[in-house]
Amino acid sequence: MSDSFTSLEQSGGAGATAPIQRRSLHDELTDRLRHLIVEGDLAPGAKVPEKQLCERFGVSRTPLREALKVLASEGLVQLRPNRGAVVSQITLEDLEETFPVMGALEALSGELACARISDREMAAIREAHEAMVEHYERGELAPYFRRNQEIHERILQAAGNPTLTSLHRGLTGRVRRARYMANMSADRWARAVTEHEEIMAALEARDGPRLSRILKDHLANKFETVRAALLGSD
Amino acid sequence: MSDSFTSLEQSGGAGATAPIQRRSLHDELTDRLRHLIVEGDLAPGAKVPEKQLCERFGVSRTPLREALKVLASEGLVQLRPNRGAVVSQITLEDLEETFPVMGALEALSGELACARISDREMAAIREAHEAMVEHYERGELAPYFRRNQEIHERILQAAGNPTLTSLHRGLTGRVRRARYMANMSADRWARAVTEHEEIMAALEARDGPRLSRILKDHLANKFETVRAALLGSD
DNA sequence: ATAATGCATTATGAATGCAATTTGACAACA
DNA sequence: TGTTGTCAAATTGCATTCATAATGCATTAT
Repeated sequence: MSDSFTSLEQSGGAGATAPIQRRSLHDELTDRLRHLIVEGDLAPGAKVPEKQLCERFGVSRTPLREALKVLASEGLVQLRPNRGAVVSQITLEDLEETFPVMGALEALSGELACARISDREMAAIREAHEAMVEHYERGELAPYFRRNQEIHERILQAAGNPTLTSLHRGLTGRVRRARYMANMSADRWARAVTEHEEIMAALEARDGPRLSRILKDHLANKFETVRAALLGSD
Repeated sequence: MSDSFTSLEQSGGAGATAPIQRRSLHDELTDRLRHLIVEGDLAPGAKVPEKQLCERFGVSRTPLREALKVLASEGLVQLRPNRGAVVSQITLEDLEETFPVMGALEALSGELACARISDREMAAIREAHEAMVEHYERGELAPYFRRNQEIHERILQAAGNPTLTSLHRGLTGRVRRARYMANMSADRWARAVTEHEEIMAALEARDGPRLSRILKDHLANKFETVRAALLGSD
């Protein structure tokens, strides 16, 4: 029932014996709510009535409100004084300012990853890449997206910079719904796969600057895809 | 009495009429606590006893705890389950991972700023720059730092990307104390000023890529300064 | 004398209660 | 018919209370 694993591995290097720490309620709630929002189970723009959610999760308002404060600081909800919380609605302007930032972060991740990546990590990425290409060839969009995301997460991981990972994850959460609605055209999809081939090549060549550039451009293209989808559906 | 203005202008592009919203207690508290931590009034590593702070601010534990949750999500405090909160202690490793990220963000800010900066903003930055140089020539460290920070904030502002500004501000808060303790050597200081001359030149030439590179290097040098200070004082 | 155990005190996590604000409906009026 | 004013219901913000875990100290056993 615990599907709260958002990262690949979070091996904190804990000691030999299990630390046994039960998570506090507000922490658990924060993750659950974040999941609901990021996965789109709570519609953007929807009000978030405390009472209703309390009943849904079987907790009192206190931990729920604490969780909402945190989500607000992450930009996933907006807190209007005395008027409750609403799920943040992602606008085209939001995307326009978010993507360059993600691009910069991914570019940095590429640079760092090239410098520090291990053979193990490289192998895992190569594997994910090939699985992704297979999904592409079979036209399986959802699994393709999952692998795609896995690759970018693994590159982040390989960069070995938790701060970077954390910021990137936050931005990813904000735009994820928009990314799902991006029903790519055939040629955009092909282009994305080509870019991923280049990503692999640069990564395996440990060419940081080049990978950096590719990732930045890759993000820019992704943005164009999402923008087109947004404009088309509205 | 409201010294809660941390940004230069936060013109969110809100409508014509002021929204007039009284701030909620937890929001006010969050800012106050953040201020206490960022400015070093709460020592790094110190426990943050809820009761004591409640008395200090004259509020109950509920809004205070909500504020602590937010600060924890910003990385300023650490919440240990059932054991209270402690002010996050910045380590050399933290700095080592934070500075590259700040470098990437500042680099992006330079790129964007060159593309969008207005003459007014440019003039304000030029003014701040010259004031900063004067402080340098007089050996006035604190005012120099203030102007320095102002310049970087204004470049961020000119970039016109609130998401970028927000992320950068968060990181700045984490490392600010470390930056203050950086008692620069004379030659490092001179070098920093030289870099700022280059920053101005690139900015006034609207040379985004060049400004980007300079800002990134500038941050890297700043990190070296801070690292030296940390190693020296420990 | 030192270490371990049990109890009292304190602090934290979460739930409940109360005051204040907002929201929606409905009536009075222009 | 459209606008404004009033009031009740619902919702939110904060304080308070209750439950549970952690901490400090005295006692006891080794």
